[in-house]
Amino acid sequence: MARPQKFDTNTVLDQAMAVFWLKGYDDTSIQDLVDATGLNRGSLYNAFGDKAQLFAQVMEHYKANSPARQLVQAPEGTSPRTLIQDFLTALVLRAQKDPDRKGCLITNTAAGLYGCDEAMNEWICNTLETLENVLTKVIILGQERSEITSERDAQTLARFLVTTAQGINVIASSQVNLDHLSDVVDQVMWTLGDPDTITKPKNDTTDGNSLAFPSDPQHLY
Amino acid sequence: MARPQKFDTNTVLDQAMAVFWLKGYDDTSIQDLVDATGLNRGSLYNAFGDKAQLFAQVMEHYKANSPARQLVQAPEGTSPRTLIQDFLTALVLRAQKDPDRKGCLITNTAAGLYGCDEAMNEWICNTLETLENVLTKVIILGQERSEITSERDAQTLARFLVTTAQGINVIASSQVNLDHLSDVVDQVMWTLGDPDTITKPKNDTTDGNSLAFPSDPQHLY
DNA sequence: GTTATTTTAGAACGTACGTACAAAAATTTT
DNA sequence: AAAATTTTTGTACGTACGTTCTAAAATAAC
Repeated sequence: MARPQKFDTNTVLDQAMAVFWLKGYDDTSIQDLVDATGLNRGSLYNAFGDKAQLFAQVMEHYKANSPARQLVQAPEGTSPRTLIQDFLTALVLRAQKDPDRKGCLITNTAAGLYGCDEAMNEWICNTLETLENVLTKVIILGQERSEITSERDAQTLARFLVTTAQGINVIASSQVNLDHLSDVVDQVMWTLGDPDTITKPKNDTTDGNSLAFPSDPQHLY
Repeated sequence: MARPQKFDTNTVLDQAMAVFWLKGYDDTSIQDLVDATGLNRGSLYNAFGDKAQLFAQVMEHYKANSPARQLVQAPEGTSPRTLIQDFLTALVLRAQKDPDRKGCLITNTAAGLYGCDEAMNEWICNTLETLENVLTKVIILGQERSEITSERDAQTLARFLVTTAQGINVIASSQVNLDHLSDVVDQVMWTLGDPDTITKPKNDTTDGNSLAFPSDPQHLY
């Protein structure tokens, strides 16, 4: 009983995302979005609300297709250590393949957000915390399987990885030689422990698999 | 033979920096800068050029007073390991003390810069590369003094530290619980090696101090 | 004290932006 | 086929921005 939409919502979000990602929120005009999507101004406002609301939907769309997704959507038996390496490598490969050096839309927004939009800030915090929680679970599994060092607390390692990922994305946004990032991923994986030597110290005295990491890890500094 | 400036350039740059840092380049209007500095529009343009030129001078002013400065201005005998720890800790303390969660102006600009301003992009790359070079030197010194592990290439560790610092600044910009950042610094310092155990493997066969790190470090992954 | 020169002051300009509105087109249901 | 409803289309509006320009004020040199 009504005229149906001519456009596909996901396609339009993809097109809008491309613009926001390339130019940033402030430098993207409604006209840019009209040109990129092929929709009319009125159609855009009717379907997605104002600029901030559209951006929020674009962010959700971005997150749903971001490299972090593979952390939660990986097949059951995947090695935790490989999962982490693939995640970081995905960030680097994306950066190296992108001639526009757009970095990560979420990272860019987190760094460029200046307290004005409180709702978006909260969304970003939730996203970062979710990533931390997912990584914590993966690390605990990796520690149980002796793929990741148990000398360090899993949550500490997770926070470290979240921070490193943000740093990688910042470097990706700049024009610095991106070959550096492979070194960074190497270094981060090295930090998680040498898989060949992790097993040895764990099987000496007690059952290392029942408790993944010491309940009270000593901080060295 | 001419009327002298009524204002102090450094003070004005400080005031302009505060606005740019808080609101970001795009969201800062000339009127904001006029209000913050107390200068008239004409005086601003006369003294600093247009908005982009003023911002470039603000960035230089920021860099000259940034936490990274202590890396190059530290007294001669300072422990390299302490130098790095103090640098990272300074980023965290600044973040924890800042109710506005402004993060780092350079990081925010690097992440928010969208290819439009080529000169600024180049400036940021130079800044990041300089930081990497300084850190490399510090790390080499730390390796020579057995304060930092020699199992990893110094430049790799430097790139890793640069990336981590950027990540810390991104987290600082968000509203995430900043206690996490102390964990991250702990983890990063742990990555540089346990100072109590570094000395032992180095003094076994050859003179470990003449060559700081193996010329061809093996990558583990 | 006069002159030269620079800063200050405020207004004005042109542009670009986000948003709202009203008429036309289109399609499913009755 | 007609009616009802939503999308589409294009325009128009008000605002805010970066920049420029002209006149006035102020000070150092002569």
